[in-house]
Amino acid sequence: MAVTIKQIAETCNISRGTVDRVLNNRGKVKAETEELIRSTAAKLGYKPNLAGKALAATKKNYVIGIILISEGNKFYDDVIKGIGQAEQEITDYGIRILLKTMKGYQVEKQLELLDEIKDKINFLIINPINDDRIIDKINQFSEENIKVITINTDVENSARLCHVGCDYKKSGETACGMLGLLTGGEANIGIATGSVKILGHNQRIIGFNKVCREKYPKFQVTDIIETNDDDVCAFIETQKMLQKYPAINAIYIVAAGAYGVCKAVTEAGREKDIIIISSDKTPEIIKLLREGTIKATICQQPWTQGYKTVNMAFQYLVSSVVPEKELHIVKNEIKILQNLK
Amino acid sequence: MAVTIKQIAETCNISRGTVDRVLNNRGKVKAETEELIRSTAAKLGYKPNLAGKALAATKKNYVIGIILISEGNKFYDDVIKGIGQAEQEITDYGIRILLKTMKGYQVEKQLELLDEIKDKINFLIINPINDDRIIDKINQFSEENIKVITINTDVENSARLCHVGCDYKKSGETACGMLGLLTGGEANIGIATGSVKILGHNQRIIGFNKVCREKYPKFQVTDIIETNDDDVCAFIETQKMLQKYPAINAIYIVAAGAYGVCKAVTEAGREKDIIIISSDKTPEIIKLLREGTIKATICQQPWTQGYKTVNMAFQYLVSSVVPEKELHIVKNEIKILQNLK
DNA sequence: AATAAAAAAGTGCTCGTGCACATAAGGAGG
DNA sequence: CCTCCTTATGTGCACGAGCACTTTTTTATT
Repeated sequence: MAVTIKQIAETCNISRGTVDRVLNNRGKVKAETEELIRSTAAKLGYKPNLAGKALAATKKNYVIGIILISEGNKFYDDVIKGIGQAEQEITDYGIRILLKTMKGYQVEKQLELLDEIKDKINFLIINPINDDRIIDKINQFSEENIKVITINTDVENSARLCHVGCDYKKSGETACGMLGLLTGGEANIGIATGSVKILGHNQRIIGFNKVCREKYPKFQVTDIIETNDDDVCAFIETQKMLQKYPAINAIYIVAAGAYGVCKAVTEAGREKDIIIISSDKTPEIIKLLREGTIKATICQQPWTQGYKTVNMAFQYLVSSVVPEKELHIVKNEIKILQNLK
Repeated sequence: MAVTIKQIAETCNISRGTVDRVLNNRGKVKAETEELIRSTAAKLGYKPNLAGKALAATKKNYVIGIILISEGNKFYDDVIKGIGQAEQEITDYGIRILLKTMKGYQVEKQLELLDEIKDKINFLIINPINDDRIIDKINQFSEENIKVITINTDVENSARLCHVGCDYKKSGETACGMLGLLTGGEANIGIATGSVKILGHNQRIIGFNKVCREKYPKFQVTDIIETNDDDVCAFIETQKMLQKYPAINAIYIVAAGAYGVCKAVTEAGREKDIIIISSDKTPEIIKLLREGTIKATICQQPWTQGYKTVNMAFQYLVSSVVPEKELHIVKNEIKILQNLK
């Protein structure tokens, strides 16, 4: 039989209200009474009943605001599906979601969206652009009691509660480990990244190089090209790379542009002798896996990222559960043709 | 603003009680009234508030009983961790868990446990032995309104609500696909299974063979040995196999006994030229991955199996959500050294 | 038409928490 | 000793659903 506030009140010979004030740190309680209540709560092993909390919370009509730079980026499709699942579950508790999407890293646009939803929401989930004005805005929200969680991209030096995302470095490590297994530990490698300016891309390369160094001394990274997350650019750059370095027999695709890279490889008639490994699981990449052009891809649980983040917001609003600052890093998953679904 | 029973009652000019009776199929309502209520509920988009339901349910002191054949089987360690996480969450709603474990496939023992917990529980999660007496017992529980979900092993022809487990066939397919990538599609393969009598083991082999046939015509399965899920036995049988078929250069470990298999391979000095792939992620297998003896392992989300199952029981008890009969099959995950954690 | 029985509909309390408001106790100043 | 003010504590209702119990309406029987 679970312990309730009423039971604590009775064992202390005191009213529910006072116990409630102590347990929710709402002050106005004599020091010794507080001490008594805290100790008996601990002794009886009090755990608040979430149903009660959630029911009381319905009065408040909470809304969780979400801003994603997701337009034109297939990766976010699954993130949004995860958000949708969580939404279904939390609307059962009377909490709603307000999702705004945008395209590209435009600071002005993101600031605009932030201003637009500010007075409509009680919590913010954002895929932030790393810019001082955005950081200021996050801090401002936080001070006005709209707490913030960042998703997929982070701004560490802000007042966000925590960050939910992936360990890009580990992702690169896994990619290299997988390539090690696929090649027998000997390969001449080309890396196709989106842009060397983007943190996540760099981190993946750092992880990749780490495993190269420590585990596969016969791996040689011959060239790194920038695709600008664009297939046309990826195609041209890959063509150049293959011409310049015909010895390359393995490619690690760090970000978008997989189709362009693969097209260049296929047109050069080298799809049989170049082993390609990629990131994420977009429809495009699934197709390339089916065709056998890409051998494996490293995913970062996009669905789980969306689902977990909304759930954390819910927990915060309903039961003031403050998430740990770290530890919300999703696993990296290896996908091959046979376990796509 | 979410729709409540009260709102439906008001728009119909009728009392809450009647609406409640209709929505919970408790009868004693005139046909036309029922029709009116159902249509307005649909029109307004009524979704019951879970917090309210859960709060009302606390009165009932629900207990979920769990019986697992987990002793001495490391696979279940993570299943139990998942159960533990779900337990933490649902005790917040005043629902408790009663876990009983047993060792080995002893029908008598399992029947005993079932009788022992029967009058203490409101829901049963069981890892059943495929035996008629167990099926009868499950049906009996179900009739007496203690609904049942099977986990990891199933008894299809019983009155269980659903089964949570993995797709063993898909697991075998993934293993074969991975081996295809690791060997370049050409290999002489030995399979080490637990017992040909166990359904899950067979299914994995069937899936493995399917991909062999369809995708890797140069794969040849030369031998299948039975380890009895025992390392000593696995060691001896593997030794025999390697002596008899020295051409074998790949091994698929279907079930337990990985340590024994690997020991035989290592002692024969063949760990460099035999590629081993295994199932599950026990501490023993992690060690073998670290040492490089095993190249990859195919897991079946044990944590998720435990977590999800308890959650489904919770949903059933609190909001009468009957799970779909199928569709509770966890994904199979490829793990290599670099993405173990 | 009167009465009993059955069917249908309505009422009020419970679950645990949160919070506004009401009340009580204690202390300072006149 | 009374008033005023501060601090401490108690009370009652709300949240949404469930269910026992009561009341009203309808139907059947004489």
